[in-house]
Amino acid sequence: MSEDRLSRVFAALADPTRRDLVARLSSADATVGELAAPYDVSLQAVSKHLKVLEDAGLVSRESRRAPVRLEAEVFDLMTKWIERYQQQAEERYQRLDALLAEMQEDQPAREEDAS
Amino acid sequence: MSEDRLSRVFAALADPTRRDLVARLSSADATVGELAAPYDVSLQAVSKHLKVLEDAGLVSRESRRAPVRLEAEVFDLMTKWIERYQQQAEERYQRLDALLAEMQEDQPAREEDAS
DNA sequence: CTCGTTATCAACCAAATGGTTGAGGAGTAG
DNA sequence: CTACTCCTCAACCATTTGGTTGATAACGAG
Repeated sequence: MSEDRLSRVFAALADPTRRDLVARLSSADATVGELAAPYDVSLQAVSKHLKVLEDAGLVSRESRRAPVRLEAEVFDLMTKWIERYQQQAEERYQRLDALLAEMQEDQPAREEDAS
Repeated sequence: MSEDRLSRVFAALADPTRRDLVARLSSADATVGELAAPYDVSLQAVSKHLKVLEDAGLVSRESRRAPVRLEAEVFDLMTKWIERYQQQAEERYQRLDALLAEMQEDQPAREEDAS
């Protein structure tokens, strides 16, 4: 139950219904009832989904019946995490490419091993 | 089992051990055994984690005992998803700010309603 | 105050998840 | 061929997850 923030964020977004809720909330705030309407699951199920999103800090509300609002700041958290490893991985590929290029210059054409 | 790509990616990254594997793979490829060494869970457990990452397209291998490699392209998929809603949400906030500013200009000071 | 409406809580259930141990498959070395 | 090492598969188990229904809390309108 006491997992770290990123885990909760990623776990929250792993569910298609919850991603759809986020998508809809990005264009307009909405109440729980409004949010639940399009889906063919119970209101309670959607309420649970919203609790998951709320625990992850992806949405918030001022009071129970107030419209749910998307918290855009969380996206920064994810973006930062992603960018760190993406960048690192890309740099590695570039170094690898450079290394391969260098090796090919040393041995311009090789077939089996030459004496 | 046949969920969409993004769901698998987010679900894969929801686990701290798997995020750590991704972090380590971003600096160097490694075999299953090497990857498993630092954790106090069984090799089989790590093998399962790698399968989850593989199914999500986050890592790949040429053969069973070959080193595991991070697939950097997946990050683009996530980044695109995030950016779409982040952008949309931020635009909404800007419009809201503008609207509030406009309203304050119309009624510079208001207390109850004036006749 | 009472009545509807809106949302949450509680208990329950099936399926998925993350872990275990034990057995087996596939290379590599001798 | 045999043996060892590396990894996966299979079966099992506890916990979590996403759904259900029923009861209940909180609020606005009459």
